[in-house]
Amino acid sequence: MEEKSKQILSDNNVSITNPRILVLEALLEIKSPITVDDLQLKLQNKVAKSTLYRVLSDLKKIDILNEFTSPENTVVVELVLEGDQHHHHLFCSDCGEIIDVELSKKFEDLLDREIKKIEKKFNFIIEDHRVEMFGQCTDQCENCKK
Amino acid sequence: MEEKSKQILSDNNVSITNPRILVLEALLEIKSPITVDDLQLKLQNKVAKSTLYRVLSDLKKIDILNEFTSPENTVVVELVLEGDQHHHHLFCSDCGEIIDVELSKKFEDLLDREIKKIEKKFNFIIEDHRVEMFGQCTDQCENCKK
DNA sequence: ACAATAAATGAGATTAAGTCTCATTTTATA
DNA sequence: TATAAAATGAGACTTAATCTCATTTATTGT
Repeated sequence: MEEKSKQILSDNNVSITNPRILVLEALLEIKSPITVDDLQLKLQNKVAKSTLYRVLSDLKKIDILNEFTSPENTVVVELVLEGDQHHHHLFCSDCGEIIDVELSKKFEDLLDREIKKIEKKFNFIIEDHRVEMFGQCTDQCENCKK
Repeated sequence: MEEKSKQILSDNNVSITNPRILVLEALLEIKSPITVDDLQLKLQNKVAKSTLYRVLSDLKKIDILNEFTSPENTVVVELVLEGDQHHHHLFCSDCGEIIDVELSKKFEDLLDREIKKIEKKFNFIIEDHRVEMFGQCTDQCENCKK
C-alpha cells in the first residue's frame, strides 16, 4: 500500500512526502467514496488539516481524485486510478452510504449519443458527466443498524 | 408574478409573507438555476440573509425547490413547479453558466430500466436521479464575453 | 553522500457559507 | 379587531475550507 502510493506519486511527478503517502494509503484502503470529515478521522491527526486539503488538491490536479457532494452538500472524495471502471453513485438518505454503481454499456452508449446531441444543440464541448441516484437502502448495510 | 407567488404559497398552505413573495418572484423571473449568492444579490438586501435561507428551506419542504451544487461545490437552487418538464443540467467551467437540458424519452426510459436493476441489485428504493454534464460553451453566451 | 535550493508541512489565523437566537413584527383566526 | 401563532431581521455563532509564515523535508547537482 505504501509502495503503491509512492508509485502513484512518482508516476505523476509529484514529490513523495509522508502526508501524501498517508492520504493515498487511506484512500486506497477505503476504495470507495468518503467524506473529507471521515477521511480526517481515519487519518487520526497524522496529517494537519491544512495539509490534508492541500494534498487533496494535489491529487485533483494530477487527476486521480474525484470530488463531488452528497445530497446534503458535504464534500466527498474518491480515488480514481488509471484503468478503474467508469461508474456512478447511489446515495442512501437513511444511513448516508454512497455506493459505486456501474451502468450497462448500452446505457453509457446511449448517454454518449445524447451528449453529442447536447453538444451540438448548445454549442458545448462536454468533457465529463455524472449520473447520481438517490434513495434508501432496504437491507442491512455496513453503515446502518436498521 | 406577485399573484403567482401568492398562489403558490396558498396552494401549499404556507403563510403569505413579503420575504416569501420576494424570493418566489426572483426565482420565477430567473426561471433557471442560480447560486444562492447571486440570488442574494438579486434580492438586494430586501430579505435578510437568515430569512432567505429559511425561505429556501420552506420551499424545499413543500417540494418546489431543487437544490444541487455546481462543480465548484457552490449551492445552486432552481424552482420546480408542478408540470415543469423533467430535466438535467449542463455546466460550463469557463463562465459558470448552468443550462437546463431535456434528454430524450428513449434515454429516460432506459435510465428508468437501469434504475430498476440497481434497486434490485443493491436492495434500494431509488426515488430520484440526476444527470449532470460538464464542459465549456464554445459560443457567446449571456454570461461570458468570450 | 552532502550542501544548497526549492517545495511541502504544521499550527493557527482568517474567511465565508450557513445556522441559530431572540426581541420585534407580521400573519392568520375567531 | 384582538389574540395567538408564525415569521422576520440583525447579528452572534458555527464550521468547512483557505491562507500565512516560520520550520521541516525533499530534490538536485556536484
